Amino acid sequence: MSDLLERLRERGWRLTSQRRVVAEVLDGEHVHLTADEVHARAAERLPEISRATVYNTLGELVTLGEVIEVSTDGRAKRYDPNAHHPHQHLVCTGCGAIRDVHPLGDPLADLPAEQRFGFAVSGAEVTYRGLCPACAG
Amino acid sequence: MSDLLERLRERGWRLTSQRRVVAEVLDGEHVHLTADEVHARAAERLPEISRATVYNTLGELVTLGEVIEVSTDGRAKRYDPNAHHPHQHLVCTGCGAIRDVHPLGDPLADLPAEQRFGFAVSGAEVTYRGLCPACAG
DNA sequence: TCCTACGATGGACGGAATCCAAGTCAAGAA
DNA sequence: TTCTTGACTTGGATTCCGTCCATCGTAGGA
Repeated sequence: MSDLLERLRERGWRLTSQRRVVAEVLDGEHVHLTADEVHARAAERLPEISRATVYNTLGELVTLGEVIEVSTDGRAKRYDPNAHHPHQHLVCTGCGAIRDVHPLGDPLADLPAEQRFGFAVSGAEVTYRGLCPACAG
Repeated sequence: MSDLLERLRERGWRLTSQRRVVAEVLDGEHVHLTADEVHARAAERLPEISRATVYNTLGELVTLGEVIEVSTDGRAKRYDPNAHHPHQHLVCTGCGAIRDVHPLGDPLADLPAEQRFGFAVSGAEVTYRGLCPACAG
């Protein structure tokens, strides 16, 4: 966490209280929060923080590669602070719960050159779907 | 195509001109259209078709498994008529262009039991990302 | 041909995210 | 320490995407 703030300062970030609080919220809970949830938790510590600032800060963290944007359904994007540990996501088709998972192998290796159509392929995201134990009842 | 209309009729669909036009638009171009693009193309043939009807029909086609809903960015969902041929997607990080691709192997096989956390995993979607030849310039 | 339940309509509505002009403040300069 | 300035924040308006709903229309069976 202090690592994150350090890295941000090194990249020329102005360390405002708003940015600090957003970064702390993300670091505090390794879950997948929506922008509004981040805003709500941030507002507990800094009541007047605006939604626009939360969106701005999240966007900057994504650009810097410190946070990953996840959109597993058509609804609000979620923000995953676990950006430095490659992983994929397992999503419950019932309740929408998300778990980080670590599949074997590298999905990129499964895409042969003739299936790349000249693209400079740089990454792959895998979303596994299924019913979680709670929803399977 | 006529196959599709046949299948729909067999499932008790009332064959309205609106549904016919939407189905024909999807079948006509094997690209990944947004709902608004489907509406625009449908309106060329049936000017008074409403957006609500296009959304309804697309939703029904998805439920019936005739069309797949794809959301590769946080923007509008896209509709993929190629539902009967399993495939994944390759998305240009520059212009957003989408290609169907066929990777080797089965992503489900790469998720070991201890990484399933009790979920009844039923499927996996893979999104490859990279710059397309045009955007790479 | 007539009936009627299913489907279409379009305008209002809602959630998510972005935009913008005005105000504020972090942090380097003096 | 204070000053200065451009980067940052604010919140309300706006856009985009999609859904809802009351009303109207019509496909297709009787």
